[in-house]
Amino acid sequence: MRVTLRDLAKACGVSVATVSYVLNNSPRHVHPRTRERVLAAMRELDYHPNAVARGLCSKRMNTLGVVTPYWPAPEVDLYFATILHGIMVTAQQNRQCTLLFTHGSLEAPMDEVPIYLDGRCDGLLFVGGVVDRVIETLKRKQMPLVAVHEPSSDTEVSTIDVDNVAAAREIVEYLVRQGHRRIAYLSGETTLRSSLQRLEGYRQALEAAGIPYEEGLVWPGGYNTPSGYLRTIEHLHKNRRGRPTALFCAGDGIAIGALEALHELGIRVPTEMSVVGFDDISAAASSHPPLTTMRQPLRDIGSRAAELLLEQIKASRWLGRKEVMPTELIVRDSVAPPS
Amino acid sequence: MRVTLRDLAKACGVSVATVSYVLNNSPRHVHPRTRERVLAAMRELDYHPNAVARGLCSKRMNTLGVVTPYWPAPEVDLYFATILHGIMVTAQQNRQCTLLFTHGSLEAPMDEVPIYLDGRCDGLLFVGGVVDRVIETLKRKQMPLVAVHEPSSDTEVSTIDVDNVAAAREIVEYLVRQGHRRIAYLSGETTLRSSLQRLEGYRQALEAAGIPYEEGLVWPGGYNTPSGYLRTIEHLHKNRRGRPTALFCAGDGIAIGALEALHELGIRVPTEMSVVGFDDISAAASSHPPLTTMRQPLRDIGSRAAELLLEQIKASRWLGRKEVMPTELIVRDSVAPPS
DNA sequence: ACAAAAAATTTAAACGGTTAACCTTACCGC
DNA sequence: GCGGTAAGGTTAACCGTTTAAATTTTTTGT
Repeated sequence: MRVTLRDLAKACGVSVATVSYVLNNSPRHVHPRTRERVLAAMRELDYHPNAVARGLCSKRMNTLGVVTPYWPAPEVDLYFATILHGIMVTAQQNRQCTLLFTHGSLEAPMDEVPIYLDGRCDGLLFVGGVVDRVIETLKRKQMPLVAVHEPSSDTEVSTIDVDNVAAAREIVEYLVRQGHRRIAYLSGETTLRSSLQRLEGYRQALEAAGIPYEEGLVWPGGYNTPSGYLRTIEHLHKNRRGRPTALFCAGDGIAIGALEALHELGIRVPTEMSVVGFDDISAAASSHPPLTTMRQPLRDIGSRAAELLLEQIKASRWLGRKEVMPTELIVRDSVAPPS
Repeated sequence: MRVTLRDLAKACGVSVATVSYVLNNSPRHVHPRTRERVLAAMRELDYHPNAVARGLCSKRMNTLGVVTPYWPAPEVDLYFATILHGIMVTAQQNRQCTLLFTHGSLEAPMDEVPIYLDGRCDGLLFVGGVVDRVIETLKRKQMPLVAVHEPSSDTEVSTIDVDNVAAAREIVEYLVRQGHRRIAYLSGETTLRSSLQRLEGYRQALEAAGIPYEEGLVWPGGYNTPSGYLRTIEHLHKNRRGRPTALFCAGDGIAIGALEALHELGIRVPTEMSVVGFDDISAAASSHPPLTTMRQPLRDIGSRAAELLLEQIKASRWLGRKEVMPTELIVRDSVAPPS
């Protein structure tokens, strides 16, 4: 049925070891004549080495696991898809496979530790929403991992992220410079630290500008378009009094929902209401109007995360790298001075 | 270091076989007392069974491979993401892992057969762009596979698709009923059969309506937003004479690019130009104006594809299922009678 | 021509599980 | 007392590779 090393060995009249050495281009000396014979037999018999058996011996499957709670919720998929793109490009360059795990929800616990430790991947990339308890378990086994976009207080955990506080401060300062003083914050899930850190940046910017922080201008919710839509409707359709002049959305998905809602409410953007997002997913450029947002280099973040992981796999221990990627304010047409 | 069955066996004073039977809840009789002792030891020693070793014995890795040329090009990712969602949900329900392969381009050949046959996955889902030569190779090994959205003439290959000809005919007939007689077709990659089949439907509809087919109204290109944008600019910015009154785009990505171009050219949709897409990716509902399109049940297609694959894996042979999923015309605001 | 060194190849023990086949006991009916 | 059967457990081969160590063959130096 399946062609194995043994079959090849028999066909060539050599031992399996020799075939294996040829297969791996091992530094061991194999006579060129023998090598040729073996290679010919491989072609002849249409041999495909078994990665599972190899993995068992070498304890390397050349596979990176990607774990995310989001996927594949269409609301946020451009965010995740872009990161995954970066991951996969780097993975493939390094001849690694990519194994995808998801929980379909930001709420669901990522408790399926067994599968993370069953040897099928050499390391894990957590994209958002890592649970500390899981980290703890994986640490005990020194399972290589990198937490993307979810900072960990543990100094031994490798993480990659942007400076959310500074970036949020910067974008809110930009709004303030445009003359806004009543700015609402549409948060992401409060279980995610990114959302809290962006809130912190928002507060810092307000404080620096001498604008009092108002509880009522923080609209909690999730990082998705429907949530942005609903929150905007809810807070704006009633009274006009106390209405903000600008919306700072914790993610572009939220902002896109907000834009839809504003359109429906007949509130014009940016003349009557300014809107800013965060991430610069590809949909942000083609929204109406095009969205001013804080760009994260999502693709690079994915690539770099994969590199960090590979580094740890090679070192076979946790290295506790803390990588901070740059952000960039992308000015489009969704912000104007308040009327 | 790593806890193995042997360690457990030693700890409990039983043989590895017994431990294995307990682990697998085997029908073999194991004394409840022994079972308890073993289970306790598993917890105690924090044992995690090694999936790779298991895979080697059982020749089942409980892993589905997803192969796609697209991924993760942001232009088309909503299409692929949605299918992948369907796949993953079904995979996880059946306790299967999902392994992702990509080639990043519709042009690149999917020649890496070795990796498909190295035992790390039990079956393959090809999403778009299967190369016949690859199929041929995989057939020889009876590697279970399902081709999504890429019909194969081989009756033994399982495929899942929509009736592209009928669906294209339907949407073009709809345009004709609105009064359009000059309808351009913005194709997808001509290497993809879906694009050719949609062209066929377009021709049939024209013929049925007694409208002559014009070579010059078929604008070739790829299934992505930039391509839709560029083609629209190119064909419309020059002369107004001979201009179509409606654009039939082979995919929503193309249509979204066309909408952007029309906006830039100052051509109003739908009053001056009607636009229809195909697929109904989630972005289609929030384009400006919202896009009239032919919905494919992408999520269901993914789910069903996974089911077909699992069925074949169980049967351990090719079943040659040909599944056709329904389409549905979604009328939004991008079509109006020609002025 | 012969020992020593270098090259080519083989042997055999892993890697961490599964599972068919076999071995003990213990219990049952007659 | 004896054959039969079922429960509980063990032995050992096997899955398809890798790789250190041993062995054989060839080459080289003198």
